[in-house]
Amino acid sequence: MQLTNTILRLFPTLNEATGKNGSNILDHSQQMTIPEGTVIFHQGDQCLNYLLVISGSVKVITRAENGREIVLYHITSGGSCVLTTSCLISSEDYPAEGITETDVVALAIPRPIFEQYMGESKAFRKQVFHSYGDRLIKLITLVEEISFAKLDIRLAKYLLQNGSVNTPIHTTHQALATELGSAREVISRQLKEFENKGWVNLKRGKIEILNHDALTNLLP
Amino acid sequence: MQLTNTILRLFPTLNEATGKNGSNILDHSQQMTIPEGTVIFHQGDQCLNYLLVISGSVKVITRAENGREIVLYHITSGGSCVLTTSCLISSEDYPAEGITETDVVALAIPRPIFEQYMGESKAFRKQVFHSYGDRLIKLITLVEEISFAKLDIRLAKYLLQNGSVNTPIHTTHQALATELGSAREVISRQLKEFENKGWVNLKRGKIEILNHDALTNLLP
DNA sequence: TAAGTTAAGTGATATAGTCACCTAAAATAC
DNA sequence: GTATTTTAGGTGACTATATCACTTAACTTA
Repeated sequence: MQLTNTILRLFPTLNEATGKNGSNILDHSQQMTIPEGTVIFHQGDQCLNYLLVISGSVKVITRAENGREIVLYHITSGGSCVLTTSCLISSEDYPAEGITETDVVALAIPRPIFEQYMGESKAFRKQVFHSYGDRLIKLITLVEEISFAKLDIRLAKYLLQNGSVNTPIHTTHQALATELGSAREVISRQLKEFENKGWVNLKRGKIEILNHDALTNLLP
Repeated sequence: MQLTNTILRLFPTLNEATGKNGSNILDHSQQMTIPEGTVIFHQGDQCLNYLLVISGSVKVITRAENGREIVLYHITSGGSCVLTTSCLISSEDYPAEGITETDVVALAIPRPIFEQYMGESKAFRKQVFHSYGDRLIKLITLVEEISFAKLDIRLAKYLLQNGSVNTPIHTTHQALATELGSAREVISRQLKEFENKGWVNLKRGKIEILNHDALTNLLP
């Protein structure tokens, strides 16, 4: 089956994720399609499945009382949601919220199956742990960036990672502020500065990169 | 043995952490004492053991190029070092550094034993996972605080958590800055403001809380 | 006691976040 | 199609935090 091949390409260890009776974990998990903009979990939720993202993207954010948000990380093709896993294990409440940024195809592994294979398959354990380590490192890197890096540099980095001279970025200043944990006004001013220097071109909902090198020179 | 009792009180699940042959994980792990100020791992290290802290405290920090530091979290009695675990599994480099803040007694579980019991003992898995979830939640909370909370509030919170009217806090402004991811001068000024309001009393290396209620009222 | 070291204080300046409000573009209602 | 509403973006004034360069004070050690 085509989908199974895709899954195995994304999660190669699942091929070896077989239990005592020789059955594969894929036989017990369910594929699902989630439309863009769906909140797949939020602060205070319980969770019933371990999710592997096959295609699309999920953003995990945390929110302050005053409404300000920051993106903790994105889960894209080949990633899994360790926050739900964390709750699968410790049954604690989520300190964050997950929202699909695009239509997402995911594989849902029910809690009992998850626990069974965690015991029976070394390959599956490896996959889950790797995922955890990944998130920890991403979060630590985020803490570093928020604490130490200047905003113009972080913004330039984002622009370079998400667009190029011929592929403009379709986003709003507010979304950028959330992505970088800043405020809209600050992003607007910084972008305006880039525009004044001739590095970008700003349209409503769109940012065109004009001078790739200048932005690159900003990075450390 | 007294120590084993202490360990089992701190890590109750280890009691059930028995392998296929009935032997307990404690039989294969080694107790060690680490003096204060020891760097137990740093950025770019490999790691060979899973560490459980029996007594004392380890701080995990990350450092910017310009030398500024921030404390990611502390590992105290009953905690374990998931960053080393993460490396045990994924063999990636540490994005952080661990330093003992006091003399530390720890239990070191060698990598092969760790992996063996992860497969064989559900209780041990649960313990390790709980530890992971804990750190993730701590890190997410840290991101929230750095991004959204004001410094006076974070400082007041720290003071209240680490001292009281009759138990002064022995620390430097620099250490506080690292703890809160800020700069020494900023902490000094904020503390001076608290002092001017009569809430604290500042001595070199010591902070006395004078007005517990006023500090508490600052918190949300 | 003198010299060295570490902790803390200070003023000037730069960067970032907040608040209140405004204008412009796009979407929708009529 | 025009009017209304919604959403994106702009702006000034102000506050909070960070940085830099330097000073002063307290403790430590020779």
